Amino acid sequence: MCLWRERKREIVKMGEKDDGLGLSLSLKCPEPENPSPPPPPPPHPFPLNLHSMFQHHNKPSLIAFQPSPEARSNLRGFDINRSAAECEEEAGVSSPNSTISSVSGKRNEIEEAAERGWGSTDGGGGEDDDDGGETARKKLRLSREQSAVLEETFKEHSTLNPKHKVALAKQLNLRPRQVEVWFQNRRARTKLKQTEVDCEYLKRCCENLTEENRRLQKEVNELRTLKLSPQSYMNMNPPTTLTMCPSCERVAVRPPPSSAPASTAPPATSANSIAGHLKPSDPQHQRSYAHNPGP
DNA sequence: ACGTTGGTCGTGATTACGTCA
DNA sequence: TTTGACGTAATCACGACCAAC
Repeated sequence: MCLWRERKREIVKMGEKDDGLGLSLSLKCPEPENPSPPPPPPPHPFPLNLHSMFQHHNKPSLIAFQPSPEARSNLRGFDINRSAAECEEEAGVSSPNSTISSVSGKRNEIEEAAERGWGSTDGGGGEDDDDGGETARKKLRLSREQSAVLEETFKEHSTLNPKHKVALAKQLNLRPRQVEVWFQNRRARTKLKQTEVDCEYLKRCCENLTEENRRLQKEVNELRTLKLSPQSYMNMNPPTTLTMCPSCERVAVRPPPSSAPASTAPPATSANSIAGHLKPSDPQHQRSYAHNPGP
């Protein structure tokens, strides 16, 4: 399950820069013109629509959460660290060790070893060379098959009940504690990646909103300039957008009565509009503004 | 071309702490 | 109130990979 690194290599090859977070996120900005709303908060803390996220580079994408044929985990060694204290947890689940940690380095050798069947934790009868009585922990590497099963299980349920945990451990020839730890780490790292993806998405949204705000400010300034120029202002078309009643915040059914001749109807500044506004209870007001049922 | 080395990253494991029945 | 199980967050430790030399 090293596809993050694989993906990073791809990105580097494509000339893209790493995000500096040590993450191989393939984040592309959503369409600026039509920013889709942020993903709704998932019912589950870990929205695991990861397969689909992977396949679309125009979406915030988690790089990999699934083992793939390219995953090198199948090529790597596999140690099992077992202390006497840990063994008490096994309760009948034997996990004989087969370690190939000594073959680190030459990749071809590792590949050959993997093809010869190394790196598996099947009870192949490898002798315990983990510590020879020491309790120093060694880092194990789950086999591709084990990772695949764990991934599949995780896709179904990100948490395990004790019975399922023991069954899974037995199936994978692991200790229940190992399965438990794997799920803990998986949840944590999935959440972390999702957080980073969300963060990136929100950053994009913020940029878009900033840009829109800048544009609207510019528009406001232009309108103010027009307003200061009476000649231009008189020739303006009546507003075609909806008008909201400032007192009751209802939307006007029709544009304000500004169709009167300019010579007789002074420009209805916002101050005039508010000052001369009819009470909401006034029938004329009710004709002008849609009366939605209040909250 | 090949070996060494330091940095980076993925990931298994541990520890501390919070929550809840 | 106490306790044990279980969760998350932070961190450590190890091994693989890669680029620079």
